[in-house]
Amino acid sequence: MTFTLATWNINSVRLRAPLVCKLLSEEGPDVLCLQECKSPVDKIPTEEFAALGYTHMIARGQKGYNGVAILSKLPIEDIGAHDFAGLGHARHIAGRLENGVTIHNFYVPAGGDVADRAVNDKFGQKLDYLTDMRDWAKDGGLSKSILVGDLNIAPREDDVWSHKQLLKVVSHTPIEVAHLSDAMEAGDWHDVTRADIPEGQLYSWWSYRAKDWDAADKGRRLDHVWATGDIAASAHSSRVLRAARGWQQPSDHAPVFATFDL
DNA sequence: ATGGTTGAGGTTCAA
Repeated sequence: MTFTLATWNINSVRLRAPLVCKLLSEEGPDVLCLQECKSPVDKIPTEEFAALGYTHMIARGQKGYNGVAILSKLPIEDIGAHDFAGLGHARHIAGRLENGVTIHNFYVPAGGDVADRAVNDKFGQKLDYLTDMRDWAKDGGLSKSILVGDLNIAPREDDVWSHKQLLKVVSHTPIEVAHLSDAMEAGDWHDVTRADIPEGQLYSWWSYRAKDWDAADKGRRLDHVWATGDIAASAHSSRVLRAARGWQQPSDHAPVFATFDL
């Protein structure tokens, strides 16, 4: 069975419901994982998605901030959400498909502006969140699992427009990269996107603040698709739908796709 | 601890 999944930080699912519908109808992934829905679950426009065949949704939400959802053509069972680092935020949801594959959808804290937990609580919370992800993965004995989401870290030198200029910028600091790497190793997670696209600059986010995001191309790869070894061992392919960053009233993130031969 | 822009939900915070 071929299975296609996409992950997209939508930055308000209500404002951008038309863009979600555009993606679903033009690309037709089996599953779409959304982050930063910024909406209570009961205010997500599920009927619009159901009309396109996405009749299943599991989600966690809160008013104004955070929020994660999984839209699916296939039945998906809600298997719960973890409150990593005890923040009380809607940043994780997990679901299981009927073929036994588990999907974890994450929205890791952005971490504020200053990369020093002594003066910036948000940076400390981000590191704690990642440490908690590491311990959870280590204790979980994870298998047949896919982890996606806005992890708010661009780990590789070629995941950012300038490694040197971003070394002290939150999202690309060595301490964040080390924490992400620890979480990855603890869960036997494999970076599916970079296994499929090993060479060259690759981004999934471009700031709203650039005058011309496309021309400047000062992007970062903040959005990820990981899989446990059993799934990563089967055939897969990946792409970033960069064009979506140029759609009308866009999210600042582009969707990342992965297709698996399960 | 700049400036630039965006969204939600209220006159600011988070990203």
